[in-house]
Amino acid sequence: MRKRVKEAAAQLDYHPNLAAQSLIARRSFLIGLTYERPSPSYVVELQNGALGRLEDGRYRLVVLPFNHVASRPEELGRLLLRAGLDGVLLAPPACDQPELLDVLERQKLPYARVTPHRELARGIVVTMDEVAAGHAVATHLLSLGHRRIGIILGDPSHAASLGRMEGYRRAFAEAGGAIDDRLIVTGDFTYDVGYRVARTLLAHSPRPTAILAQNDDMAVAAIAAARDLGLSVPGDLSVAGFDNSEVSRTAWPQLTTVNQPVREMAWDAANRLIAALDGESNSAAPSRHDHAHELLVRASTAPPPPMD
Amino acid sequence: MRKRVKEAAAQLDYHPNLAAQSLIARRSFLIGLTYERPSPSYVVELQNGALGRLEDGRYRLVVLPFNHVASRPEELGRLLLRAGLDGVLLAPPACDQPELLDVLERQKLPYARVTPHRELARGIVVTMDEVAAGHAVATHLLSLGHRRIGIILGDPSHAASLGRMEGYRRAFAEAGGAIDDRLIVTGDFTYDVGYRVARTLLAHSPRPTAILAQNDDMAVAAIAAARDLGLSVPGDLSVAGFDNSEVSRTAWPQLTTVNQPVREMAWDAANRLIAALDGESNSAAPSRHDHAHELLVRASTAPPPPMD
DNA sequence: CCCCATTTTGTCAACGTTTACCGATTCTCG
DNA sequence: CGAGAATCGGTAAACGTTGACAAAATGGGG
Repeated sequence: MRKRVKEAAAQLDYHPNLAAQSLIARRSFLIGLTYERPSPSYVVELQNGALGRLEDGRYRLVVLPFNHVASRPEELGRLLLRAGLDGVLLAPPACDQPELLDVLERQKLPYARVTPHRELARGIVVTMDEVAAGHAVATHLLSLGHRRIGIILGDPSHAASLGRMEGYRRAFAEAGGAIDDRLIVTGDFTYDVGYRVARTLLAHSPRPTAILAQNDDMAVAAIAAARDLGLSVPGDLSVAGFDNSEVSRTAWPQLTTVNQPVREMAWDAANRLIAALDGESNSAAPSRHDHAHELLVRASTAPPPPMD
Repeated sequence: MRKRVKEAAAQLDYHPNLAAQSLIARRSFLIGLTYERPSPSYVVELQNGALGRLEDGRYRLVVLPFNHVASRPEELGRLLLRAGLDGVLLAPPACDQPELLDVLERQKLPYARVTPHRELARGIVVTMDEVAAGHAVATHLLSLGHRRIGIILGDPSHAASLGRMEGYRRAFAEAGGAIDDRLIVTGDFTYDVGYRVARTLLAHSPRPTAILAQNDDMAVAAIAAARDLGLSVPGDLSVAGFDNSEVSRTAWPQLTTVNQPVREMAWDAANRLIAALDGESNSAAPSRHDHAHELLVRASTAPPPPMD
C-alpha cells in the first residue's frame, strides 16, 4: 500500500515540489520576521524564539530587516507583500506603525506583534508590561537608598521607552520623590551614543549615584564611562540595564537588569500566528497575551557610597 | 502599451503569485543560511552580510540553524533539501562536513561556504587565512614581551580552532620559543565554559602573563575570571580575543582582537552563490576567495608586569 | 492605396502537485 | 458464495504564471 510508495520515494529521494504545493494550497508556508537593527542579542533571541516554534519544518522563516520604518511604513508593507508570505511577525518599531497595519489588513496578510505599545486591540498581540518592569528596576535602586538617579532613555521612536519611563516615574512618586529632569538624557539603544550621554550625566555636580539605562548596551557603556573617570561600579556608581541580553552577563560586574522574555514572546507570537493560519477562519482574530518580566539583581547595583 | 498595464496593476495592487512563478521558473528564489548556535554577534553579522547582497528583493533569505551537525550531517542535508531552496550558505561547522557536501552535490543544490577549513577545492569558498590571523595576535603578545601565554581553544570540531592554533605555533617558533602545553585549555566558544577554563589557567604557578582566547566571548570571560581573582587587565594580565565581535568593543577594557570580516565574507558568498544561480551553468564552479584579517590592538594588552 | 514591418491580441501547453470522481478490484463478514 | 465495504488504478481539472505561436490589427513608406 502506501508504505511501498513511501519507501520507493525515500530510495529515489524524491521530495514533493514545494512551489507546486504552494500553488494549489494557496499558501507559501513562509513566515516573515521584520525587525530594525537593534542589538544582535535581541535579534537572535527573537529569531530563535520564532524558529523554536517552526522547527517541525512545515513553515520556514524569512528574515526581512528594514530600517527607518517610522518614516516609510508603506514601503515596508510593499516589501512584505511581495515576499509572498503567509504571515508576518512584527517587532518594534514596525509593530507600532498604524499605516503598516492598515496595509497588511487591506491585503489580508495576517500578522502577530511582539511587544507593541500602541493600538493594542489590533491583531495578535504578545507583550510585556513595560510600565511594571520599569517600576521594578527603579524601585530596586530607590530601595537601595539612591536618590540622585540618572536616566538614559532609548530611542524615543521605540514606544518601549515611554512605558519604561512611566514605570520609573511611578516608582519615584511612591518613594515620595520626583525625577530630576536634568538627569534625563536620550540615547538610541546603542553603545556608542550611550557612552557619550553617560559621560554628560557623570559630569553633573553633584554626580548621580546610580544610572538607569533603558537597555543593557547603554548600561554597559555607562559602566565603561564610569571606569574611564576612575569610578568603581557598584562602589561609586550603581548601574542597571534592561533586557537581560548576552552582554548583561558577559559584562563585569554582571549587570542588574530586567529579563524581557523575548524568546518566549517570539515563540508565542509564532505559535498564535500559525494557529490563525491553520485555523479555518483566516481572519486572525485580535487577541492579547502578556508575559511576565523578571528583575534580575546582579552585581552592578549596591547602596550608594556612605558620604551621600 | 505596457505602461498602461503597469499602472493598472499598481492601482489594483496586483502582485504576481510567487508560487506560480517559482513553479514555472523551476526555482524558488529562496536562499538558505545554516549556522550552529555560535555567538549572537557572529550570526547577526553573517546574516546582515548576506541580506546586504539580497536587498534588491529578488531573493529571500531563509534561516535554518541546526545544532550538532558533526554528528548527523545527512539530517541537515535532508532539512536543506526539503526547504525548497535555490542555494545555501554554509557557515562553520556545517561547511566542513564532507558528507553534507556530498548530499548537496548529489541533489544538485548549489552552496557557498564561508570560512571552511577542509576540502578547500569543493564548491564556492569564501575564507580568511586563519593561520596568518592567529600568527598576528600571537606575534603581538610575544613582541610585548610575554612568554608565559595561556591559550583557550575553541570547540575542536570547528576547524577554525586548528588554523588559529597553527598560527600561534608558528609565531612562537619565530620568537625562538615554544608553546607550553600545560597552558593550553579547551573551551567551546561560549562565555561560561570560557570562564571555567580561564580560572584553571590562572591557577597555574607561575601564572601566565597573557591569555590568547580563540574568540571574544571567551576572552571577555577570561577578563572576568582575572577580575574575580583581583587581577587587573592589562596591568597584571593581557588578554587577546578573536572575531572583533560586538562584545569586544563593549568590554572594558576594550579587547585587542582580530577582525574577521564576517559581514564582507557573507556578502561575497551570497554574491557568488547568486552569480552561480543566475548564470547559465547551474553547476557552481569551485572558486575561492580570500579576505584579509586585521589585527586590532586595543586596551586589553600591554607589556607584562615588571617583576616578570 | 497597397505591401511589409511592427505591434497587439488571443490561444494553448506546460510547470508539479492536489482533489475529486468513476470504475474496477479486492477484502470482510454473514 | 454473495452483498456490501474498503481499496486501488486511472483520468481530469485546477492552482497562476510564462513562453511560444498564430492571427489580427496598426503603422509607415513607397
